[in-house]
Amino acid sequence: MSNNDFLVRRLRTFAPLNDTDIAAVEALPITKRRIDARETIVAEGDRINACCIVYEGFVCRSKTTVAGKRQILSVHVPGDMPDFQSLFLEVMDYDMWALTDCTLAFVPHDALHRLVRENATLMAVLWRDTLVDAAAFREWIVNVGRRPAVERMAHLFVELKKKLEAVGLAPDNQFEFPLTQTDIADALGLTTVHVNRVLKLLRQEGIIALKRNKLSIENYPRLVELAGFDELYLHQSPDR
Amino acid sequence: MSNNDFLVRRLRTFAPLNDTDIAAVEALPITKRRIDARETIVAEGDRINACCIVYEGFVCRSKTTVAGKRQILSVHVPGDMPDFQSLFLEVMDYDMWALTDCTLAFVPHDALHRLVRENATLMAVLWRDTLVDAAAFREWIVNVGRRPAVERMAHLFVELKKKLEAVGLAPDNQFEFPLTQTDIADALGLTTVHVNRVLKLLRQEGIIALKRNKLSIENYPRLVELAGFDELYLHQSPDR
DNA sequence: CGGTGGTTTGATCAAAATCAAGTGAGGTGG
DNA sequence: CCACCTCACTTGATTTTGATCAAACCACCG
Repeated sequence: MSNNDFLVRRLRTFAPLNDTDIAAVEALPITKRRIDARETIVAEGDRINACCIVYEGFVCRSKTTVAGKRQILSVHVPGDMPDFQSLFLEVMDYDMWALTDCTLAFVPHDALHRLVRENATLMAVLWRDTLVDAAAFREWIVNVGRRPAVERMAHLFVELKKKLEAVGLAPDNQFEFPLTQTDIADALGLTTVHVNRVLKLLRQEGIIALKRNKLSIENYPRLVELAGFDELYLHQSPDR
Repeated sequence: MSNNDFLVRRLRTFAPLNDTDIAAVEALPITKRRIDARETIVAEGDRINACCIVYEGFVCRSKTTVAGKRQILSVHVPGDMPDFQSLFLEVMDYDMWALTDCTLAFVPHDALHRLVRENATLMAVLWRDTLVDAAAFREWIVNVGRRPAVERMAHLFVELKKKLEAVGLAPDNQFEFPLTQTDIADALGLTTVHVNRVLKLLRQEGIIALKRNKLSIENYPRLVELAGFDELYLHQSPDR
């Protein structure tokens, strides 16, 4: 019963791991650290020497334009490795910060470099993970570029629901939703005021309820329909 | 003087390759194929068994929403590997098609799988390439989500200029720009009509000229300033 | 109990979309 | 070689979506 159990579990959802693979993952030196809500974990321009895995809580990534406008790029749930690309990209091109109080597990780059050189299965699994990450960005572009505000928000809700579901954190249609309305705005490329109005509409239609960082989806089929959600891009099943 | 020279040159921009590495790349079995402008190379939902490298011409990737709206995700220039992620993602989650007549080099997945298992340097270089690809998506999200139309278009122009420059295809401030106004609209999340007006404005200000798929940047500093362009995300230098 | 974020609402404005109608250039077939 | 067809581009008029500005309100917290 290793400390790295949660990581093994996550990686297994992508591909079968044998005993050697599991042993290799369990041998990884990880350090857990508590992070406060809103704390910056890494900032654009940083050079870092460890990757993190979300163990508990929510994390997100964002960039800020020269004009000072923030855009959220992704929201991460336990099991995600939101800065794995730092393994081969020397400088961070975005900020990563905690949406809630959370626990992160840090794995030094050199240990990971060794791992992916020595174990082809884990190389493939981890590489794949970074590619799934990229697939999510593609859908995020579509969302922000081509869907009207209501649909856009619906899409965000469904995406998060699917991701949480996959790690057992949204068994019913209710889950923790740690974004403020300002955060939602920054994720969707809208203003806070407009987010507030769209939210009001979704509530009035009886599609969702959102209170105190708790989102309940009251009419899931309708929400999925609104979002025009196609889960292909999540690549959640190993053969997709 | 191998057929795969262009690929070696490209990969070298990321990291120094030794003779073994170069030999390994040169041994890759590649097949070149001509593709017509507007032809679909791979479609969403496809399962493919080879990656392609753009040898000549322009290629782009896009997705289409359930509502039928198209969003262009990236534009690719010679040297790019726009579907390298198919190596580990079984199903394509986007369409890839030719903007111009072009020549693509195809490399079978199994040869690449072998290569990245046997050669750690090339694994790192190729993995990195897929991560740079993801970094471009992040900036694309910011562009579509948080920049007004004029700035947004300026950013697209500068990005393409930088990418072409890097492969020696835009030595001065003039280069082939193969997107129609409808394509630009789909890249920027705007309508064709609005693109036309923004273009008019940029022309009137003497910042660019665009005629017959030929873009000339008349006032580069101004364009860069408008775009709020920060090239960090391109990760073009090996230590960034 | 006052301060501080986050949320809500109203009024107004602006950017971009939509609708509608040409123009213009290249390509093809009679 | 011209007529016409198609596709890209252009422009005007109007509407819509979402932004901006401004002011409360509310809940939690120290």
